[in-house]
Amino acid sequence: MSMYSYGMAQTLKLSYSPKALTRLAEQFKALGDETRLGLMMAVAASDSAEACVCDLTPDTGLAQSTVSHHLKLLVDSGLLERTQRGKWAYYSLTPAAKNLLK
Amino acid sequence: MSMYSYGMAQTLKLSYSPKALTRLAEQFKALGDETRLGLMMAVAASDSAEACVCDLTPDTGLAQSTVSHHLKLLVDSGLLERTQRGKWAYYSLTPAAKNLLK
DNA sequence: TTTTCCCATCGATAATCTTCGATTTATAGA
DNA sequence: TCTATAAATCGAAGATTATCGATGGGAAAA
Repeated sequence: MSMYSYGMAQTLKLSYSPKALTRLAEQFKALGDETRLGLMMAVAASDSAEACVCDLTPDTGLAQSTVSHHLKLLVDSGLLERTQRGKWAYYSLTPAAKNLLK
Repeated sequence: MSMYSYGMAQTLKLSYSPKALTRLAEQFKALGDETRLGLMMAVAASDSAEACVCDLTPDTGLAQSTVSHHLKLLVDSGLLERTQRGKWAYYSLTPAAKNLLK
C-alpha cells in the first residue's frame, strides 16, 4: 500500500479469546433474526430509548409470549437491559448493543 | 407505523428499509455461529487477508464439506468474496464484513 | 380481598440448521 | 489419457429454534 493512499486502515476484531468469541457469536446470533433486530431498532428509536412489551408486541404481528421470549434472549446475550417499573417491564440497549449497531 | 420504519438515525443504525433490515439480519445471522465467526477471523488474520478451504478446515475440527457449506453461506450473505485460482478457492472479507467486524 | 392488567414461563409442534460421509465437479500434473 | 488434489453438492440424521396457546406470578386498581 502506498504511503500516499487515502483512508485509514480498519482495525478489525481478529484477536479474541475463545470465550470472547463465543460471546460475540452469541450476540451476533441474537441480532441475526429479523424479529429481534426489529425489536432492537424499535427500542433504540423509542422516545426515551426504552420500551415495554406492550409497546413492542403489536407491530411484530406475533404473540406476546413470543415477543417476551425474544426479549429474554436479547437480555441473556447482553444486548438489552430490563427494568421493571410497576406492572411494566422496560427494555433498553446496552453499551454492547450500541457498539454492534453503530 | 410499521416496526421496521424508524425515526432519525443518530449514531445508531435506526433507519432501515424492510429489505435492508432483512439483509442486515442475514449478515448478523451468518456471523452468529461460532464456526463461521472463527472462519471470518481466520480469513482476516491471514497474511494476504485471504485463505483457501484447505487452510481453514484443519483448525475448525470439522469436515471439509461442512467448512465449504459455511463459506458458501458467508458468501451468500455478502460477507466473504470468493476467488478461484487454479485448484484453490480463496476467500476474503467484503467491505460489509469489515464494517460489521470493525 | 377480588379483579384486572402486564409479562414470563411451560409444553408442544413445525421448521430450520449443523454436521457428516459419499459423491461429483473442476483443475493441474504425470 | 489417467491420476491426484481441491472444493462443491447431495441426502440424511440429529439438534436447535421460532412460534403458539395455556397458564402462572406479581403489581396496581376497584
